[in-house]
Amino acid sequence: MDKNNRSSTYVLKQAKLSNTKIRKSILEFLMENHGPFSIDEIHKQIFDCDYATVYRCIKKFEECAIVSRCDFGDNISRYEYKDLNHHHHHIICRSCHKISTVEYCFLKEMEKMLTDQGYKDVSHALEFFGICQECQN
Amino acid sequence: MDKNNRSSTYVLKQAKLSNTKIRKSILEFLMENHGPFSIDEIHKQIFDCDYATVYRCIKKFEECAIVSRCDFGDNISRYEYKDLNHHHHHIICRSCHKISTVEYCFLKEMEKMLTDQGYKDVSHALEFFGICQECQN
DNA sequence: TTTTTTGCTGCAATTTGTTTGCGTTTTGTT
DNA sequence: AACAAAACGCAAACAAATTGCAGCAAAAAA
Repeated sequence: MDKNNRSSTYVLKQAKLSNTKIRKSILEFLMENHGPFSIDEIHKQIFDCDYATVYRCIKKFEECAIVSRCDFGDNISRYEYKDLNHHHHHIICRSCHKISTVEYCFLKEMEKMLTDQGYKDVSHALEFFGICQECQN
Repeated sequence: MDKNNRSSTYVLKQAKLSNTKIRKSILEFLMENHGPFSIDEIHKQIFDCDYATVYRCIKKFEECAIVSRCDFGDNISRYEYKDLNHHHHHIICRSCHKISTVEYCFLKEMEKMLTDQGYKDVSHALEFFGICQECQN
């Protein structure tokens, strides 16, 4: 367990999920790499693991709020580790599909308005789309 | 053409799309009804029209920025008419999946930051998730 | 209007992303 | 170590989305 209590094993235990080899691998991959990844990309990284297992693991992770799902409009679900200390969004180039992170976020205020209206456990998903500088040439 | 130049025919012409019976029907349905609709829901509304055609029309509409795509996390794409005079977002109940609109939006400022960084044609997609009051009982 | 061209549509088949059932293996617990 | 509960691999099933093609309707040209 690392000095920040942020090892994959710790996170799994915290979420009351059993600590299997594959879950550990998937979670480690997601924790060590930033971008959101498709099921396909995750599957490529994990040695000797079935697609169904990737789907099942990611679904569990999502239920436990360990990872969050991103939709970039291409009918491919992507997932990333939900680092609570590092809330951010994405900006995706409509041309090359490069993904960068958007660090700032004004949405906490909006969420507050919604809880004031009576909603509970409010969260949000936000993606930006644009044409990046390289693609403009 | 209505007094606001917002008839389906006008919008199609504006977008340089040919004005077929089906496209007109789909667009009219989307313009007259608020919520985002799945391909299935749209298909049900259009008389004597193939699924493939709905997909193709909606894809065209999306390319021309007439409609925008929403992702509510259930792997079903939903689409709604992009009324430029009525920019808004959604709040979806995680329990009953009821969709309400969120009228306010602070994101124009964020988009501006991104264009200042060099991105072009920036847009965004934002959904909120929460448990609505009815579901809390 | 008539002709020509362009592009939309229906149908059926296909591709692709995701889920499920089931027998076997692994994990956590006593 | 023994056992129950849960996870895994495999293959089949499912559902959303896409594609090829022949026929047809809409737009442009004559």
